[in-house]
Amino acid sequence: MGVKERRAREKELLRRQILSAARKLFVNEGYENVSMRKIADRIEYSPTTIYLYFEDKADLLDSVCQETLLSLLNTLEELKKDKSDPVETLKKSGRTYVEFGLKYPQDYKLTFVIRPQFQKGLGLQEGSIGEKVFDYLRAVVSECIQQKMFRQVDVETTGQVMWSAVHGITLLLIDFPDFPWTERDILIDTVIDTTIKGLKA
Amino acid sequence: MGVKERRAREKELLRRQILSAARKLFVNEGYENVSMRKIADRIEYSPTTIYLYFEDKADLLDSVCQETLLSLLNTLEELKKDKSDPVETLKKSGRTYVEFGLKYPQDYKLTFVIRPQFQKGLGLQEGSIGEKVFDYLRAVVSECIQQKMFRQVDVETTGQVMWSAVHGITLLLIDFPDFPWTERDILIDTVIDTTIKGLKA
DNA sequence: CTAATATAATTAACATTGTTAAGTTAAATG
DNA sequence: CATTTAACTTAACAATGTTAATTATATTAG
Repeated sequence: MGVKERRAREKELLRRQILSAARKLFVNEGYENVSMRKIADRIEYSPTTIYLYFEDKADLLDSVCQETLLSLLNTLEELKKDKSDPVETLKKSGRTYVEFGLKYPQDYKLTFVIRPQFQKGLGLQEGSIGEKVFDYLRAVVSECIQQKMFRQVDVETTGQVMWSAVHGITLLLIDFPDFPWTERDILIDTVIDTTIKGLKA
Repeated sequence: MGVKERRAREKELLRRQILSAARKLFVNEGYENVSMRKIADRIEYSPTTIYLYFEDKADLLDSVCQETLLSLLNTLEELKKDKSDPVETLKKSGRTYVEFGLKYPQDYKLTFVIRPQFQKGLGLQEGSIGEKVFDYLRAVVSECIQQKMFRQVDVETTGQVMWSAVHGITLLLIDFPDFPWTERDILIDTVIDTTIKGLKA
């Protein structure tokens, strides 16, 4: 009676195919420029089939983003394993965070800009990946303060300042790609280093 | 022969009507959820009339944002008149910038988040208001460096770091109003002070 | 093996979108 | 009054997200 299981497996497979095709298209052409029909073409199914697997286009983007955010969280968690210098960990985390945003701008904006707008009433969604990412940041910052590397101020405030910095530069670089920025890597480093210097004891 | 002038005045009037209706709708319902027909309904003209006054929907958004930027610029220019302490001016400018964003959150997002998404190639436009706003920031920062208050680094980079900080905190406060932030005014000040401290000599 | 049933996928259609081209009305000019 | 010019509208197009109705396919029951 493994027929149900096989069917479920097949469904899951097609679901992943859709997700994968959608991700590629969203990343390459931008969410607004991707139609359901275009995705359907890619996987060689009719457009309406997608609706058997996802609520609507927004839900599809949503699912794509969940996956990518999870990968960000995993990448960050890796960094925390090195417990030698928390300030260095924080720097690296900042860089990783910004680089992630630049690599998946759609995902980043959806999670940290677009969704909150339609998700009023909550901060970051309870138990969401986004919330976990901030939990991570809080932990690293807390370590910095405990080791007296940072001025003894509120942990929350310190974390929020750090978040502001990386959030700001990430969005600016995403949204104004043609602005005459300083060389990208230098700018990102300067933002992070300046903030950390300002936070130090 | 004041007929030409009257006609021009009438044209300008309708232009402003369109702009005003568009702003209200964009702010209340979001750019994507506003159709040209909806705007047309509001002003009681046919949809195509709008195209006699604006290139397309993006251009309309563009013009709405220009207005917002102009109002921000005017608010900022007031501050520069006090030439005693450039660092203090920079602090005040930062606060003013953030407060502006919080006072008109939808307009801010429209200008600094939504518009870039739909109007690629931004940030280079010669003589645009957006450029002038950054020119303002650049000037204040430059003054700080000249008076040896800031580390002698690139003026551009320094300005961009400052912009990142205020942009970041502004958007976070707008988008996550229910996040357990530190007391708002303290947080904003901390963000600005931390950044400036990090930039100091 | 066949008929009934459940599931998966498709076709056709709808309402709405931004935008263009052609047509119409009204006003200003000679 | 006739003609030109400007302002505005109507009609239409192609593309979009999405729904309802329909067909095909595979599983189960008798």
